Order: sequence, then C-alpha cells, then structure tokens
Amino acid sequence: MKPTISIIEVARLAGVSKSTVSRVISDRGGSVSPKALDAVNAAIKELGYTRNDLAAGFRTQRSNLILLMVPDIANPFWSEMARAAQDRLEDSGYSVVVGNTDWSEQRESRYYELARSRRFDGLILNSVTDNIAAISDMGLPAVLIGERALVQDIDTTGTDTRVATRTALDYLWDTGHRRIAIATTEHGSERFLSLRRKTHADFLAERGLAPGSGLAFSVKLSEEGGRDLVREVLALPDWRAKVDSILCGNDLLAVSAIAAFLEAGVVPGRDISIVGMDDIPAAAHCRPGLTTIRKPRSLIGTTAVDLLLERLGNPELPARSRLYPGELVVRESVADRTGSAREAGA
Amino acid sequence: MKPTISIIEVARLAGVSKSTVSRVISDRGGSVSPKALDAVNAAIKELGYTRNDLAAGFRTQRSNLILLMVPDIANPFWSEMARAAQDRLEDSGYSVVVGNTDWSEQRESRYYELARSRRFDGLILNSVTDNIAAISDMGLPAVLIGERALVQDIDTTGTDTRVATRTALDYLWDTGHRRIAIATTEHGSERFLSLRRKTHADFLAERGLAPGSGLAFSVKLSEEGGRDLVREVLALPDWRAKVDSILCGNDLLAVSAIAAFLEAGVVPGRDISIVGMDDIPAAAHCRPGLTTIRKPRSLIGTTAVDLLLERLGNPELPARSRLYPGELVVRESVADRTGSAREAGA
DNA sequence: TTGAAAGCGCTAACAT
DNA sequence: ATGTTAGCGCTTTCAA
Repeated sequence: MKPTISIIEVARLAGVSKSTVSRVISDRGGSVSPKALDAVNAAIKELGYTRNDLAAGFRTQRSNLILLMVPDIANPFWSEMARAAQDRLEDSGYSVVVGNTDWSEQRESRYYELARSRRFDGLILNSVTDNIAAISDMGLPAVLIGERALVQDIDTTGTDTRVATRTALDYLWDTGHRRIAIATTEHGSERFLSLRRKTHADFLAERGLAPGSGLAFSVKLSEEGGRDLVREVLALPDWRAKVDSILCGNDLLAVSAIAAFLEAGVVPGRDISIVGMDDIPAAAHCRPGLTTIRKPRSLIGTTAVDLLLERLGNPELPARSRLYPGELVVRESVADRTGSAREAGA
Repeated sequence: MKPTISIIEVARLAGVSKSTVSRVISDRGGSVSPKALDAVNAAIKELGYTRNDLAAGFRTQRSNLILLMVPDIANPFWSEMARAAQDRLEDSGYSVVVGNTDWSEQRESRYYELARSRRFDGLILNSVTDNIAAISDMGLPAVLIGERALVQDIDTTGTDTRVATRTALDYLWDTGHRRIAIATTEHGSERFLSLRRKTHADFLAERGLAPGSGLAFSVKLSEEGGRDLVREVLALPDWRAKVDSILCGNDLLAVSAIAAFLEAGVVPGRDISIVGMDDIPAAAHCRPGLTTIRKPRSLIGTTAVDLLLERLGNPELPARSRLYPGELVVRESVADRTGSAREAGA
C-alpha cells in the first residue's frame, strides 16, 4: 500500500512545522498567518492528505461520534426516533452511527463492549436487558430511551409507560370491556414486565375485576408475535368468555394480530377489540384502522439528544427523566360494548 | 472525573511490565506464564480496567469495526440485508455499525468523510450519489451494494438490474400488456437512471413499440412516491389509453400505488397492472397481492461481507462483481390481458 | 505567529 | 517468558 501521509509530510512540503499544520487542520482556531495557511492548504491538496481522526481522537480523548443503540431499526418507531436524533446531533457537529441489537442480549453485550472502547463520546440506547449496571459501567455519557424500570442513575426519556397503559386501559373500560387482556414480551427482563403488567394488575384490582379476567399473554413484539398471540387466544376453550379485548405491547404486534384475527374470521372492532401502542404508519393503513397510543417519537429522539448534550457539557449533572404521556388515537379496532357490558361480564 | 487508568497502573499493581499486560489484553496470544496471567487479571479486575481500543487501534491501524451505509434502514430490504451482513461480520470478529443516509446526498457526504477518518476497517454501502470517485478516495476497502451504473473499480454485489427489469417487462408483455410504464427515481444520478430506463427503452424498441407507449414516471421510492405516481397517472387525459401497466422501482412505491389506485376506484390487477421490485413483507400482505421481483436480500448481505473479507485479506485483488438475477413472484396485481391485447393497443 | 518537545495508551521488535 | 524501548499521528503547553 502507499505509505500513509501524515502532517509531517504536509509540514515539510509547506515549509512549516507540524504544529502549524495541526493548527490548520484542527478547527480549534489557533492563530496562523494567511501565508502559512495557504501554503499548508496547498500542500494538503497536493498530497491528498486527510487527517487521521483516530490519532486525533486518541490525543484529545474525543471522537465526535455518538452511538445510537436500538432494538429494531426496521420498526418505524425506532427509525423515526433515530432520524430525529441524528438530525439534532449532526447540527451539533457530531456524527451518528447506529447499532441494531435485534432484541438479542448477546448482540447488546457486544455493543456494550464496543461502547466501552472509547470510540464514542456518548450513547443513546434502548436496553433490552435492562442491565443498568452495565450501562453505568461503560463510563461514557448515556441516555436511556424507554422507561423500562425505575431508573435512578441514568438520564431517561420516552413514554411514561404507566400513564400510557392506563390511558389505553381506561379507554377499553369506558367502551364497556371487562375481559381486558394484555400482550407483551419478556425477553429476559423481569423488571420490564412488571411495569406494564403491574399497571394492568393494579387496574384490574382497582376496578374490582378478578385477576383471572385479565389474561396476560407473552409474545414477541413483532409480526410473528401477532400470529402467535391470535393462535393462543383462539386455542383457549370458550375464548370469547375470557377475553373481549387485548392491549398489545406495540403496533407491529397489534397490526399483525388484526390480520391474523381477520383470517380466522374474527373481526377486530366487532368480535374483539385491539389497542396498540406507538402509532406506526401501518396503524392508520390497516383495516380496520388500529386504535392506539401515539408516542411522540421525534420528540423523544430530540429530547434524548438534549439530555446527552447537556450531560456532555456537564458530566456532574444529576440524572434526569423526561417522560411523555402518549396520546390516544381512536380508529376502528375497538368495539363499543357499552350496551352489553353486563352480559359480557357474566 | 476519575483519572483514566492504563496498562501502566495495571502493570504496577500486578508487578509486571506493561508489555506483559499488553500480551494479556491483546488476543494476539503472546506467551505469558499462568502466574503472570493471574496477577494481571486480578489487577485488571481490581482496578476496573478496560482497554482503550482507540489507542490500540491507533497503534495497530485496525479498528475491527465495519461501517454499513444504507439509504433507508426502515425499508425491509435494507434492514434484512443489514441483519445478514451483521451476522456474518460478527462471526468473523468484527463489530458493525450502521449509517443511515436517508437518501440525502448531504448526509451521505458526511458519512464519506467519517469513513475517511480511519475509524473503520471497511465499508459496505449503497451509494445514493453514485459518486464512485468519492468511494475510491476514501482509502478503505469498500463493497458496493446495488448495481447502479457499471462500476469497474469497486467490488459490487446486488441484483442484476437489467436482468431483473427484463424479467418483469417480459412478464408484462407475456400477459398481454402493450402500454408498459416505468416508475423510478432520479435523486441526482443520471447513470442510475440509465440502467433501468435504458433497459426499458431497449425493450420497447425490441418489441417494436413506439417510445411513447412506454411512459417513464419519476417519483420517490417511498409511500409518498406511490401517491404521487397515481396522481400523475390519473391526471393524464385518457390515461387508460396510455398506460395499462407500471413497473415500479421498488415495492414500497408499488404497494403504496396499489392503495392509492384502489382509493381512486381503479382496481390493480384488473384496471391496471402493477409490478414491484424487492418482495418486502407488505407485498404479500397487501390486497391485491403484489406481483414483484424478489431480491435475495440475505444472500446479498452475506455476499457483500464475503467480498469485503476477501479484500481485507488481500487488498490487491481485482474488483469483482457478484450479481443475482432476482426471481419473479406472481401474485394478483397483474391482469391477464392476453385476450384483449389488440384492442388495448388500438 | 510559530517551532520544539512532550506525551496520549498501546503494540511490537528486540533483547535477555 | 518477560522487560526495554521506540514509536503510531496528532495536539498542546511552553518559549521564542
């Protein structure tokens, strides 16, 4: 290969010292005479020199690179969040690169390791494993997206899971549902479960419903999960007596469940009610349209960046949490059972 | 902040030289006595040391990091390709990070710049700008995905655009279509256009069709583009006499066009024929199902990795090209006009 | 405004 | 098997 050319070669050609070259190429704006500037720039051009950011970063301990770590970049929720975050970050002079964990703990660990390598100035992530200790141990500013558990020590933004879950549950209650099931995922984290499920259980208790009247299904938050969910529901003996509605952990799951129910001859919005969470584009396009809780994904992305930037500016800041409630979007996937609540509950 | 701890501190605590520590932490397997090994590991643990990969990479000129640069990670084609590539790469000991250019030339330039920074060992990318010179200039092994133009100097994999386009065109011809339009995008690259459009034009000429019988629409390869396309078609005076079928540049566009046609009361598969390209999941789920050309996305991802790994092993290799033909998947979006070809052409 | 020199944390000859 | 030493390319005091 061609010998790598460094500021030394540039300096030599320009007839200046390498310090001067450094002053030119680093934007830190040390004072350089116009004459020297021209000479250096000419030399850079002639040699086709590009600065070795690795070496520079090594020296300055800064990379200007931010890692965005998400569980499923193909999901519109994450891709849109990422887009918003990326825009904001690039405006602030950072480059952004994303790590897709694919809901895999193993892959997530790899990224944790990567993040410890000092190659990034900061990290915005959604943790699958909810391994808070691992995050703190990485030794770089991190912002957590998505409130999984109550996290005290790390900056957090996202939807307020309990509020959002309550909103959906209340809506189902108000439309006359009394057999409200929940479909969510486990992937390893007990504490994650507890937040959604606990809200569900609390709700049941509060409304004086027997725990058995609120089934909890555990499936993947994916299209595949939707099909699994429907299979499980329909396999229940006399399922109509056990579930009149399902709150799904996300829209991907809900939309897929709607399709699967339809195929089985069960019409969502009439025979069963489905509520999703996220409000991805497909929620509006599918038939019947999915009633769901909209998350402010761009806002969450920019909020994450703000939190990160603030911490980068002042590492001693106490951990902050900026959660958003989410907004109910009514479409056609929930039936009006206000007339028949009594018999459904019998 | 706490003082960063380096191998020097570890060496001191373990009572060995820093070389020994280096031998332990770098997997290069220099020989270390079991005793020293234990001492070093104990010291590492006690101090909570983690290796500064930035410094190591600086020294070795290797990062073990690969950048995957794609135009739209939310598109299943790219996300699945990325997943396959990531799997293969991680098996080979590399970490993978993705850059989303969002079809933006500006963002693409940023990533080109980032790629020159020596922070990555290699690059797998789809170029929006088709700026081959920029890619060569980056000075790191790169594999191009998606044959845009005829590229000579860079390893390439993807679908053979001409073959795939011909397959679709032939199918439309065989089903009796004689007003075959094409809908594709421009985003800056003339040479990109030429490959699909040229195939289209060649086809028209070969079949003895007047150039005017094969309209070319230029729209975004997105949901938005689908709506735009339909608007443009329906705005044509007596459009049914001008287009009986449309070959869409990708499935996202095609699926969206199907929905938009349907809304306008035009039934795809009956009133107009649509063929897509990619075979994303939505192609199977939408009604009517989309007839499309399936691209082997996982295979493309792993092929890209193979090409890259081979080049990493031997930089002097001549540029190679591994293109796949794509496979026609027949669903319901193409009408059978074999009985009425004559009158449609009149 | 500029140059000389030190050093970031690590690896890689080369000795021993 | 282990220690010594010399940098990798850059930034950054410190003098001049």
